Parts: sequence; C-alpha cells; structure tokens
Amino acid sequence: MPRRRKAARSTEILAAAREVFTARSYEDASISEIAALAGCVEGTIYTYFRNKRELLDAVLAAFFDALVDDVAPRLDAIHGTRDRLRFLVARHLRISLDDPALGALIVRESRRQGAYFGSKLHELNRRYSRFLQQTLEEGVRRGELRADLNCALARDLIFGGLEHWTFNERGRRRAFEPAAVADTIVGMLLDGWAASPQDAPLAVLSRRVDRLEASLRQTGRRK
Amino acid sequence: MPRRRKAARSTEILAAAREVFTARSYEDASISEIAALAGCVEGTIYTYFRNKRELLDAVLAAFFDALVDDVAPRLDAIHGTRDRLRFLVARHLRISLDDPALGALIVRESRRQGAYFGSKLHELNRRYSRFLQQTLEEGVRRGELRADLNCALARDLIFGGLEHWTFNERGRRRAFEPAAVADTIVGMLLDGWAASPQDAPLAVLSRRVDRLEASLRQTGRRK
DNA sequence: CGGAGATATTGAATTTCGTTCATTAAGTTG
DNA sequence: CAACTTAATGAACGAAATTCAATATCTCCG
Repeated sequence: MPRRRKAARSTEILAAAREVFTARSYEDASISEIAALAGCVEGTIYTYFRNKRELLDAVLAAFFDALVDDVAPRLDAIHGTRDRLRFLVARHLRISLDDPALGALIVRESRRQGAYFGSKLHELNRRYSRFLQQTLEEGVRRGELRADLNCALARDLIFGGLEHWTFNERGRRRAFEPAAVADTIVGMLLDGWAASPQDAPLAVLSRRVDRLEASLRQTGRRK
Repeated sequence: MPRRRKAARSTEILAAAREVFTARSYEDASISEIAALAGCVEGTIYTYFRNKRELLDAVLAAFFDALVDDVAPRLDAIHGTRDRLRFLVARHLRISLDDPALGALIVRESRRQGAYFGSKLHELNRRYSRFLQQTLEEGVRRGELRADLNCALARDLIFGGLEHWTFNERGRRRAFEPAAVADTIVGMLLDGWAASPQDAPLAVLSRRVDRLEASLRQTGRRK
C-alpha cells in the first residue's frame, strides 16, 4: 500500500527473491513467499518483472554485474600470466565461500533457460569469462604459454572444472583455502600432469613402496 | 485400460518421459503430455513413480546405467594412461553427439535436486566417474603421471571442463570430432600450457611478428 | 470353469501456484 | 485543489501436479 520510488521497491523484491531462490529450488520457491518477504502482494511483483524466470535472471544478473565490477580493477593491477590466472581462479573459488547458497544457485540455474544463448545473462557471463580468456591470450602473445594453445578451450576447461570441483566439494562439506587451491590448479594446468623425465625414477620407486605397503596390509589382515 | 506387465508399462512411461523431458524444459514438460505419449492417463504414472522429479531421475538413471555398461568393457581393453584418457574423454564427448537433446538434459537437470548427494543418481555418477579417477590413479602408480597429482581434483577438472565446453559448443552450433578434440584436450592436460623452454625463442619471435602485423593493419587503416 | 482376491488403471476432484486485470490508492503537477 | 499519472492491490483465472475412491482386468485355486 505505501508507495515508494520504483527503484526502491524493485531492490526489495530482488533481495527477497535472492533470499528465497537460494533457500529453495526454483520449483519450490514461490512467488507468494517472495512477495511476503518483500512486504507486498504477488501482483506487485509482476509490475516489476514479467515472470518468475525473469525475476531469477535478474537476481543472477545483479550478481554477475557486481562480480565483473569487482574483478576488473584488481586484475588490472596484476602482471604476469601465472599470477593473473592464480588471482582469477582464487576469485572464482571465493564465490562459493562468500555465499555458498548463492554459489549453488548459480550452478543450478545459470544455464537453464531455453534461450540462454543471446540472453542478457549469457552476455554478462561472457564479459566475466573474457577476463580469463584475455589473460590466456596475452600469455600466448608474451610467450609464457604455448603458441598453439586453444584459449577458448582452455577457458572452458578452467571454468567448468572449477564449477564441478566446487559442486563436489560442497557435497563433501569440506572447507578450503581459495588461494592454496588456486595455486595447485594453476600449477597443474600450466605444468601438466605427465611425469617429467627426471621424476620418473622417483615415481617408479614410490610405486614399489606402495605395493610393498599394500602387500604388508594384506599379510597383516590374513593373520 | 488394457493391463500389461508392470515392467512393460514402466518402460513405456520412461520412454515417453525421456521424449518429453528432452524436448521441453523440466517446468514446461507436463505429466499429461507424458501420459498421452505413453498411452495412459496421469494417474497411472503415479503408480509407477512417486512424482515428476522422480520420473526425471529415473530417465537420467537409465542413461547412466547404460553408459557405465558401455564403457566398462571397452576401457578394460585399452592399456596405457594416455590412451585410456583419450578414450574416456572421447566417449564422454560423444554423449552430446549421439543425442544432443539428451546431453543437454543431463547438463541442465542432473545435479538439481536438493538431496543430490547420496541419491541413486549420485551413486551412478560416481560409478561412471570412477573410471576416470582410477585411470588417473593407475597412471600415478605406473609413474606416467606426476606422483603429486591430486586425482580427484584432476577428475573434476576434466568432467567439469568437458561439460562446460560441450555446453558452449552446443550454443555455437558447431560440429566436432570427439577423437580429435579428445586428443587436443588430453595433450593440453598432460603436457601443460606453459611454453616449454625450447619453445620460448619461437614464441617470442612469433609475438614480434604479431605486433608487426598489428601495427601494419593500423597503418593500413589510417591511410 | 467360476469366482475371490490381487492389482493395474482410471478420471474426476483437490490443491497449489503462476499470472492477469479491473479497481483503488497515492503521489504529482498546474 | 482538481486532473492526471502511476504504484499497488487482491480477487479471479487457468494450468498443472498430485490424490484417491471406484472400476476393470488378470490370476489362481477350489
């Protein structure tokens, strides 16, 4: 009943929607609950957002907007491909530490709408992921990364990998240190997983120890 | 009205559900449409599946079941870490070529339910992803992969990366050759993205050429 | 063969929820 | 202080998920 500036009401609805969408799945989140939390009735919401889906998209868009604004200046201040990658990976990981429920929401709902490609959400996502892709391209130009690196593919591997890992980690209910994990991951990606030639003897030895230990355990159990 | 063996009816409903869930989003897929396609009424479906969500889960579970059965014997026949990885990556990529709509459905809906962890779907997913993790662990034991490789992390990076890339590729409406892409990706992961020392001079030179070309383009335009 | 019990199927009723819209109330302007 | 603009309302609508008492069909045993 009280009438405010449109922007204020819109912000309230958005905040309430974020609250409800992070607490429940999209299907279980109801417009009436959002309305109650925002202090208005269902009808009011529809004067600000076309429908439930668009309301969710607005919540996600607000998040990506803020993320882009946060990352841009900090990335500028970092030089060197490895350090930039470390920053971007750590920052991405921090999303799901800062607000786990929101992180989960993004994974669940970000790419669900039929017309994702070309949507506003897609555009925001592109702007964000461009940070990573440009860092990679610059790395190639500077000669720090292999000249034949497919940067778009590399970017997808990183974002997808982080998303998947974070999702599983949430399931395991483990805490982690973004900077440390980022170090590990960037190290893995830049240096590769194959054993380097000089490591081989060490690996072979370690493998022999593994086997000895395993057969010792076997013997112990048998007794 | 006609009464059949329970298993037969269940299969029909499952087939109809798969059809509808791949064609429309979860919200837009209606039980009545599934019932019509399966040749029964809504009520019948509820004697086989507790609710809409469980019906979807059954569709996904059937897919993962078949996938695991398909992969297990073929993987056994391959030896060597690199070749096994190539096979697993190519096979995973083929999912979204064999049936793009089903591939999209899996990405959209696989991990959406609130109680995903511990669910039957989660267990099936684990069984499937174990192929990859065990391949990695064996690679470490054999000394083909770095002894300090975090295999669970590596597994997540691969699956997540593939999912993300496939999703974007679908958006770009491009075709691809699973074996070729798998080669590229496994090469990237095993050998790393950093320029190798002997490549450095080449990369630096190539970078100088890039810049020359860029400034040439600039000059051309100015004229 | 026939009927009793078991079970699959039905479809109408219920409920819940997203969405619409005519109406009301509150600001704004001249 | 009217006339106008626009925010807000809440009852009504429609569509879709889910339930359930009734019905149809099968199976098995006397």
